[in-house]
Order: sequence, then structure tokens, then C-alpha cells
Amino acid sequence: MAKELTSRSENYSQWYLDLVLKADLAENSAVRGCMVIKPYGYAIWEKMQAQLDKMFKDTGHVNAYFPLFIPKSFFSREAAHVEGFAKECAVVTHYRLKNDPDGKGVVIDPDARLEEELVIRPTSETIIWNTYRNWIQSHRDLPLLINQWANVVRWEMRTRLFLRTAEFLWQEGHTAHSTREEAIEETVKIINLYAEFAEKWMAMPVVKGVKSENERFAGAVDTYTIEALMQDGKALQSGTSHFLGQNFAKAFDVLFTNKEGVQEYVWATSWGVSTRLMGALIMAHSDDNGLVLPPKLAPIQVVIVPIYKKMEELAAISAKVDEIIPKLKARGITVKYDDNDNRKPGWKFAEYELKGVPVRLAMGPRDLANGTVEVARRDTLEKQNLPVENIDEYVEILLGEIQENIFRKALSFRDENIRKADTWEEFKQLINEKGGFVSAHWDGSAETEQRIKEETKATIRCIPLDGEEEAGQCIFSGNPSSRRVLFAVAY
RNA sequence: CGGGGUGUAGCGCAGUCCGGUAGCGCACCUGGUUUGGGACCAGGGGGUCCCAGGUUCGAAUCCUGGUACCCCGACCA
Repeated sequence: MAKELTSRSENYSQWYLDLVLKADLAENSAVRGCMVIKPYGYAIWEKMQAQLDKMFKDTGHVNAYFPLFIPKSFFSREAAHVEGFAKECAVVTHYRLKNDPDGKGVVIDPDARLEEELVIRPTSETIIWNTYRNWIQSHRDLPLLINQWANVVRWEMRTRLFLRTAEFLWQEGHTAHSTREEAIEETVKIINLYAEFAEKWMAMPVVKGVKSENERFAGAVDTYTIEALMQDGKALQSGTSHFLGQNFAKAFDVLFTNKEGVQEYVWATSWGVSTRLMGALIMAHSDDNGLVLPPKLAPIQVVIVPIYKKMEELAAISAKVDEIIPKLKARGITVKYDDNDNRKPGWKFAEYELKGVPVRLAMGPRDLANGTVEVARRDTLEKQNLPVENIDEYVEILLGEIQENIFRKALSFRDENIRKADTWEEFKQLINEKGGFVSAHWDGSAETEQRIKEETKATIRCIPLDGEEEAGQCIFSGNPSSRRVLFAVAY
């Protein structure tokens, strides 16, 4: 019993941390706030990347790469943007080290000070729009639909593996359009794409909506978001898509000549999802036995464990397994045969449950004699013995079933945890005692939002896109409101 | 940046109050027995006790200064 997980009921955040460490997803590095993503964790991220990249390309986007460093002056161009990001940036001031004159290691060479400091990108709008100025002259150059996969740095004060790290991996899309309508259409297209990815691939239901002014991206006109609900009742912002209006075009002088021959500022969007999605994925489905991964993103979808006493038995089992593996692979299923003799079956069962492998096949002498195999599914922990012929077909169907089942489970949890509040007392009680999303009327003012946050820690997660017009009164101020918004305590 | 805590083997910790041979569990190595839910026995290897200075015959332990990380708040994808 090497790896004990803290249970969720005992201490949810410790459970999360234990899980990330013990499932070998990531660990803290020698650098404060920065993590090492380990091979198993990175393999999950690669699967996410592959699918997202495909979805971006299917919608007409192309990849490019812009520099890690951004001249400091670029940050002063867009006022709201500076305000939002300036505080948390890492800055490069020198370009050379030299041997310490006292003979101890190296020191910064004071003669190597940069003329202009370089900011390590917290996001790339500025460097990209500075570049777009040279790329865009005419409406014929538009739209420009570019994505980049990159790392960014935000000097966060408190960090948590995957959920908030000083350096993180993400993709950031930056598009340029000739009309406001087209840019808004792009913003919405992407938030829908993110929602589809979250639900179909991560099996994680999300609420699509628009951010309030307080929660909006620095420099955006509108921020669209997908919000997910974690098992502890806290919300996690999982992806954002921003309509930037002409703010960055104006800041970086990006103009195009329209069909009428008139110069206009370009319309912009930007959008991103990050390795935070890993945190969301981990928390969305996992249990006290470890990770539960949706089959579509599991690096190993099926593990086969042999059970044997003598080496002859192992040989016989391996021969049978060698027939099964090609059939599974032919169906596009990723399979691992763990015939490592140093670990007992019980150890392997526990280990692969911890790692969230969706399906486990176990085969021993008994199965060999009966022509069967033991099939165990990670989501429900159910086991059954099935005939070994056509097991590949069964496993393929089962993987699909698991994908659906964990989504349904997460969806009903989410839906059970959206509650309406019509009075301030009711609101406070729901936030404090039940958590989850609370749907309530809000007067639309930043002050009210701020006061609610101070008193309950709850913030407006979003104004849901599918919300209906409904006359009501703000739960805090009593002022009139035309629709409900979703509040929650967030990560 | 405020409040609290911790730095001792790869990991988790005891030892520190009261100075005197650096320990335990897991992991690791060797051999054997095991293998249908985290095996057992025997043997073995592994340490600048966070750093610097001080007190002392002698410091993981006492004193001074530093430093790193973790947790709780304010800030955030």
C-alpha cells in the first residue's frame, strides 16, 4: 500500500494535490510556482492539443509562432490591457552573466543592461498586433485567423498545480476581421468550439456565457466564457473568447482599406485555453481511488494484466494476449500489456485505477481454461467475465459507454447544483452551505458585484447565453433586473 | 505583501525542549519464496542534518543573520 489518496470528503484540495502527484501527472519544480509536467500528464495534454488543433484547423485557422519576449513599451499602448497585466509580469533586464569577482558562481553583468526591458509574455496581443500592422493593408488581407501554441508567464502569488501556475502552456488565437459582426461571429464560434471540446472530449458540461465588466479580459469589449463546476461546488473558468473591438488595432495602428477605399481600424478577437483544462479534467470525474479519464483523452485506454504463478502460465497468457492486442489496435484503441514480473496483479489494479485507465482486462489460468477474460471499467469499478472472442468489439462499445456515462454523471451533478435565489438571505445561504451555481437577478452594476464578492466570495461567473429574459429585482440592491446571472465561488 | 508553519537518505517523518556513535517507514539493490485486489523473509547500499557565522572539548540540537518552500488571506486563466 504505497499510495494512499486523501479522500475528497476529508480534504478536497489535498485530494486534488495527492492525485496530481500520485498519478504522476505533474510535480512542483525547483522554480517557485512553476511545475514539471510529467510524461503521463503531458500525454493527456497532447491528446487535448491534438483534438483542439484539429478543431481550429477545421474552422479555417492556421498556426504560427510569436516571440516569448515583448518590448516593455508595447504594454503601454492599450490602457486597460496595461492595467490588467502590468502587475504580474516577469521582466528581463540583462542579457549576460559573468563570473562572480569573489569567485562564487555567477552574477549578472552590470554592463549588460538592456536598452529596453523585455517582458515575458503574459499573453501575446501586443506583440501580435504590432506584427499584424505590417501584414494587413487591405480587406483582401482579412480575415487573418491565427493560433499559436505557447507558454506564458503570469507572476501569480499563490499557485496550484495545473489550476494556477506561474508559467503555463496554452493556445492563443488572434484573429483580425474587417467588420464588427464578423469578429463577434468568430468570438462566438470559438466559445462554441470550446464548449463542444469540453463536453464531447473531456466529458465535462459547461455553461456558456458572457463575463460581467469586472471579470472581463483586460482590453476586451466582451469576454465569452465556458464555466465548469467542480465536485467541491466551486466554479472553474475553463476557456475564454474575447471580442476585442478595435482596441488593439487603434493601439497598434492597424488599418485596412475597405471595398469603398476608405481606411478603417481592424476588428479583433483573441481566445485561449490552457493547461488549466488538465485541472478541470482531473476534478471533473475522479474519485477516491484516483483519476477517472474520459476514454477519448486517456493515453492508455485499455490495460491488460496477466495473472499467473509459473512462467509457463505467463507464456500461455501472453500468447492469448498477443491475439487480442492487434484486434484492439485495429479499432484504434490504445492498449498496454503490463507483463512486468516485479509487480503483483493487485498492485497493478490499484495503480491503473489511480491513473484512470478506462478499461482493464485481466487474464489468468482460469480464464484461459474457460476462454474468458475479466473486464473491469474504471468509471463504475464494475467487473465481469466475458468470452474472449469478440472482446475487441465489446471493449470498443464499452469505451463509448464510459465516455457517455461520465458525461451524464457530471451533467446531472452540475444540473443539481444550479439553484435559484430570489432574496439576499437565500443567496448567502446557498453560496455558503451548498456551493454550486446560484442563478439570481443582478442590477448590472460593478459596485453591486463587488459588494457581493466582498460579503460572500462569490463572483458572477457569467451571464448565460441561453438565459431567458425575466423581469426581477437584484438580490442585493433591489434594483430592477431583466435576467438572471450565474454566481459561484470560483477557483 | 500580511499571518502561520517547515527545511534531517529518492519520498514521508522521528530525533532538537535537556549538546555526546544520525534513526524509522516506504522506495532502491541481492537472494529466495510468492502472484485472481497494493506479498513475505533474509541480507545490503545510500546523509555537506537548508546556508553562513558564533558559543563549546564537542552542535542536527543552543545563539545571530540569511535563504527556500508549504499553508491561510489580498490578486488571477
